[in-house]
Amino acid sequence: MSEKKKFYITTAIAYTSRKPHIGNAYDIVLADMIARYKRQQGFDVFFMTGSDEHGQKIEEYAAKAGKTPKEYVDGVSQEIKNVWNSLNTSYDKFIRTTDKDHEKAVQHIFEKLYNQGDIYKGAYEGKYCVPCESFFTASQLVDGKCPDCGGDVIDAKEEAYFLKLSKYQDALVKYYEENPDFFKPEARKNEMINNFIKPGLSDLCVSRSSFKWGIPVTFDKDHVIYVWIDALSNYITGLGYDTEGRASEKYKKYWPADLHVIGKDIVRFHTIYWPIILLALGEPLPKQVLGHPWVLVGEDKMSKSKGNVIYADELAGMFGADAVRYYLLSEMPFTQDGTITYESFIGKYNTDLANTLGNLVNRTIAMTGKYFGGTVDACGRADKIDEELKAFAENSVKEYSENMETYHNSDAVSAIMSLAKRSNKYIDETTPWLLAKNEEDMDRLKAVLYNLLECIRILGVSLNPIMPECSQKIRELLGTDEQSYRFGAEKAYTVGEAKPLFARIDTEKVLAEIAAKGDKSAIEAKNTVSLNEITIDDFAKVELRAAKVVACEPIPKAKKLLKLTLDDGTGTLRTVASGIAKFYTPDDLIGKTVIVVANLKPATLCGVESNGMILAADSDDQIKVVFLDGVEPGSKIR
RNA sequence: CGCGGGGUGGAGCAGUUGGUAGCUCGUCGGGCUCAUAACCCGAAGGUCGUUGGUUCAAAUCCUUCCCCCGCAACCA
Repeated sequence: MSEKKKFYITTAIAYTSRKPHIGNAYDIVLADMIARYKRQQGFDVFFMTGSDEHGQKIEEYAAKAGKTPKEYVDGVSQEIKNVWNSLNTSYDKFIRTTDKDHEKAVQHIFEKLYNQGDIYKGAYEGKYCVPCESFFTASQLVDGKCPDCGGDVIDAKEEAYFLKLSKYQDALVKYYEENPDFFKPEARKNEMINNFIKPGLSDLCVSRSSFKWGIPVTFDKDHVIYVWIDALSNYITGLGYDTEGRASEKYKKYWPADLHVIGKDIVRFHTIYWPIILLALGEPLPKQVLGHPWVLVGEDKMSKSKGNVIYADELAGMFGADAVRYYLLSEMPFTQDGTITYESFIGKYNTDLANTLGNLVNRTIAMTGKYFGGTVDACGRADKIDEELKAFAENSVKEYSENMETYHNSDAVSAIMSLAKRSNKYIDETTPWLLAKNEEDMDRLKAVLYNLLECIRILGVSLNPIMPECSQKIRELLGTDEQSYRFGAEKAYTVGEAKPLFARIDTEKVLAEIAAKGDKSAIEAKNTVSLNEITIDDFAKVELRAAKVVACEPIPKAKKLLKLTLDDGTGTLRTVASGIAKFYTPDDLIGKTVIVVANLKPATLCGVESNGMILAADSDDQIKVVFLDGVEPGSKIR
């Protein structure tokens, strides 16, 4: 009578700035696969996901949409839920950071940390570099000057609350050492240690006074709690954490998390800031953080302006939730980014799901119906070749399980799908249609079909975490609820009527339809006005002038910057830094005439003072500088 | 020299105690007909980014250089 072991798994909570795309969806699909697998293994699973709804960006998006922030996040949050649901994800709780109990708990956490001295009110005293807009600790200063630009640092007045990270640094490193499995994949560990731990952690700013849409600091009305404590805490507030030790039963049961599933871009927050917050609270740390790679569309990141965004719910609407899940889980590597295109999606669907798996099930069920009226049992005449199939099945399950345990989803999928391939081969080896011709071979034929049905049953059981609907359909077709992975566990079958699990897709036809739709949305995206309307007076504040590039050189240490020396007609040369080094060499620019924003406040970049900026068209992966022909330097542009 | 990851047949990937280079898709040829024009078999195709080295033996260890990608830093 042993109690079920618990397994608490979470996804990153999705930011409610806009509808999530297929890349965001990978996060929850992966977590859902693990959750379902763990349930199947007998764990008492609690699976939480949610949405992150505060911050300046939300404030801006809402304003643009003419809504209040709350109205805005209500809408997007619902959209997120819809997308998650369209993928058949089995989360137990969807937390929103605007939930009242979450907000309250976060305020208590903030207070507690403040009261015990881990959060303090700081001012950027004597350590603020104005041009760099950066805050530095005394140890970071070089000869008392800004380490970036070498300029003077001053006392700044802006105040904010800080979390003492340095205090817990040693404890954190110790935790890493004692828990070598904390990072998944392990390579992410070095990245964190080398980049952030080794140089020494500087205290983290955990409040903002520059915007309002956040959880207010209870004892200081000018400040709202910044994203770290707000968003990360969802993992415990969602369970019912309480700072006074009156935590819910659920919290006591499930915390610490067994696994945080997140994108690789936020590994840092989950492996440094989050553990430190917990250390400060005196709570146990999560056991493992899985930082998965990204889903790219072809070579590119998804972006609206490119019109290449793929949405999970649209895909699921066209091809079914299982197909989307299957694609992501079979195609995404463990550490490297994976890609998705409609072509590859449909290709994978047709070969793996329709041909290999679907057709195997279909032909086997059809034969069972045709030759035996749908009923066979394990008592047919065995043959040597059956042992091979059985061994193969057992080995597939073993490989599948090993990979599932370590979250190597794509390897797990291919391990189990190889059983479908092997089964198809077995049909050719045994030629059931020939056996059916001789009365004395019917006994052998029965064994063949039984063996195939066992393989299909095992496939169905194993595919449950990956394709729950398909798994269910297989179970129904076979008329069995047997959940064992063991070959031979089910003794007899009475199958249903053969019908395709996955209908083949007419690739060309569907691609043409998608292309037609895609063009339309790309056009819509391009026509979208994203900034607020301004008056001509606003525009008049910007002074644009033609300027000739007289010299140009790369800036050492800077990958993206070029230093341009411009003749803007004033008689004094002007220096401008521009982030175009990836697209232009100095020779491309010298002698050309460009447009410069002449009255922009100077800034220092990588030690170079930049007086203004030059105009260029920016289209995600391309930057084109605007050149003028035959215009006198100094000419005004309006 | 900021940190880290990667460069393997047309495409996408496996290949960490060094020992004949594998898988999926694609291509070409063949077989079969139970099945969703599905399934099965065979073949072609790689000097495993580059240079040098260690070794009886290197994709696998060390070294030179080149290229790509993340993170960080400054895309004014």
